[in-house]
Amino acid sequence: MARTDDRFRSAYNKLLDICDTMGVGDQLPPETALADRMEVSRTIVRSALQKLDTEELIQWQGRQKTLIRKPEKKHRLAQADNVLSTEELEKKFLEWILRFDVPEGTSLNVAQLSRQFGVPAHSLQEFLAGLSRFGLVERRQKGGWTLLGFTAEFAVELSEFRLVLEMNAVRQLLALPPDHEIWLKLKALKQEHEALREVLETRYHDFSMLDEKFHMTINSVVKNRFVVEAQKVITLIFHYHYMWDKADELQRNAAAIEEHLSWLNAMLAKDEKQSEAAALKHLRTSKETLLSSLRGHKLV
Amino acid sequence: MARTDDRFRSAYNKLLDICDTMGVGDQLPPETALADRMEVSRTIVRSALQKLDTEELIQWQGRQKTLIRKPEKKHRLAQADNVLSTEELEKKFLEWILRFDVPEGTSLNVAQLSRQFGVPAHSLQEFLAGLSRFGLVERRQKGGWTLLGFTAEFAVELSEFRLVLEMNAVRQLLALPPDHEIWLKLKALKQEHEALREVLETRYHDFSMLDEKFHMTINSVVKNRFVVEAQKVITLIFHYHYMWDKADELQRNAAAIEEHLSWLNAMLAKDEKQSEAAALKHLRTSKETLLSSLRGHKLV
DNA sequence: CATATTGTTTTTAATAATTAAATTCAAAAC
DNA sequence: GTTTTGAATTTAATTATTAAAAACAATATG
Repeated sequence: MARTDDRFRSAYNKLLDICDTMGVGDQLPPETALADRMEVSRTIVRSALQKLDTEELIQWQGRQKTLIRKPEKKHRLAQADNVLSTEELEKKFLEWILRFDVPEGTSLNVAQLSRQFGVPAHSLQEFLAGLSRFGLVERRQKGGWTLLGFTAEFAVELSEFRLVLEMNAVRQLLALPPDHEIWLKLKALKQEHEALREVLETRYHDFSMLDEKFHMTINSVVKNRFVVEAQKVITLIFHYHYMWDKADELQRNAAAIEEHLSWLNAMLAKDEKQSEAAALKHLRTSKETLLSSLRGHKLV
Repeated sequence: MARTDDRFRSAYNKLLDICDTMGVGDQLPPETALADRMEVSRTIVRSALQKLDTEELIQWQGRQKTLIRKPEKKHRLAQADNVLSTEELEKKFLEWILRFDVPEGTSLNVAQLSRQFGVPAHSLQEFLAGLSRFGLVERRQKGGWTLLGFTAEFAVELSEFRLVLEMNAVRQLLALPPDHEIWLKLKALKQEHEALREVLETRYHDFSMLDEKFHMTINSVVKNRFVVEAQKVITLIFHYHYMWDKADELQRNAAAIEEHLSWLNAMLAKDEKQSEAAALKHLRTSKETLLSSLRGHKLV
């Protein structure tokens, strides 16, 4: 079979659900209405109706689509277990690179990776093409792809890019009016940080989530598709690095909380100079952390 | 035929070139050496050698690969006219969008576009996957792609992103030591601008090139793969817009030259405040130009 | 005997072919 | 005249096929 009839199967099952809400003898809606409702083409609707007719669940003649009897469980078609979404693939891929320290220059094997991640080779191809726009992979002359790698250089550049974007976010944030929702969010963040600080000894694992929330809140004031896309990748990579670097986690997180709090206080006080200084300090610490985790990792 | 033997053909011709540099009776280098030299696999080298043997250009027996006679023009294999590179495809694609004002939400037809641009559907697929990372296109549920479009919103966001990146470049540039090559480049740029100003009435078309050179020089101080990638797209889009927007070109370019010159002078004087102010002023003018050209275009 | 080189097999990737699904166009029913 | 259906055409996801790469084994050479 050339392409899967997955779409047909899910549509057919949806159609059974629709029949289920109707009474015996009722008329099914027109094909176009069904197509709209189920978000598929009329072609699928028609083949599904055909099958309903064959199964003698409806009687179909021209515009008459009469429900003869209610569908039962046995009528449902088996669905292929849904494949990974792009986001899930992205996560799996980065996790793999970071967990196994896949070195720079490794040639990426689409056939093997698609088996490994359980996605069609086609999807992987597309995914890698996307990553190449971020300079993480590169097309090889002889076909296939090369991992340009998560080197120290990459980390530095990523951190610096993050710094540029986030400093810009801070400047934009401080220009927002006092009744903007951001100020309430910042206050709430401050409280969350203080709360976590109290119980950090036992719950220091929770910081990773809070860290992400913190940075995402600040960045949320920038409404720009390029910035948003770039930040997605930045967040992912920082996130996964924190996951693998468990050394001195308590101490690191304690320091980070203090840095976040100074930053938050400066912004709440609308002190531009101090906000920028606090931001700079924290972002530089993050960069160092990322770099050292990379070094530690490479030595294992 | 499943895949083209283009690689074989070009390798075979290269091998003819190599034979041409040798004398009759000489020995060809080992397969591995040839593969390295021609940047193909040994498989291709061997099939090429096979053909040379069949054509009675060499006598091949184990390690003996003796040149019997010099290859002639008739021996060369016809090459498929080379397809577009990614950069060329990118240019063609943007040109198409801007020239025909392809509206937001247009569904992009890979089959048709691949015919239109003369590239394999495969390449186009990959290209679109890359663009989706910049939020220019999006995958549709029912398959295929949607153009998210070159709307005013897009232009604003692109301009603002450009502003963020270029202001950062200015700050980094000003921190460079006096013996850095950038200062000489800036001086040269200043002269070029002054020269063009003198003859602008007749040569105002030349400004587009100079503009690109100017921005690229400033951005060149930022060594960051993310910034570089982002800037590629920015440059392309600004470039193509200038191409189509011919209204008031002389006047616009005259104004832009003055803005560039104030900016250059401020940087050469290493005046941080004034450099940033001049940069801001010019980048905002650019944004307005882009926006108004978009409006003018849409009204046609 | 160690290494360089070749011969052979296996695996991978690019493209054509195939089939599901979407879209378009024409005809029929209301 | 509009809505709905029927049929034909086009498109896109996936498989199959072939070119090329890579891996492995065998052999020749110094």
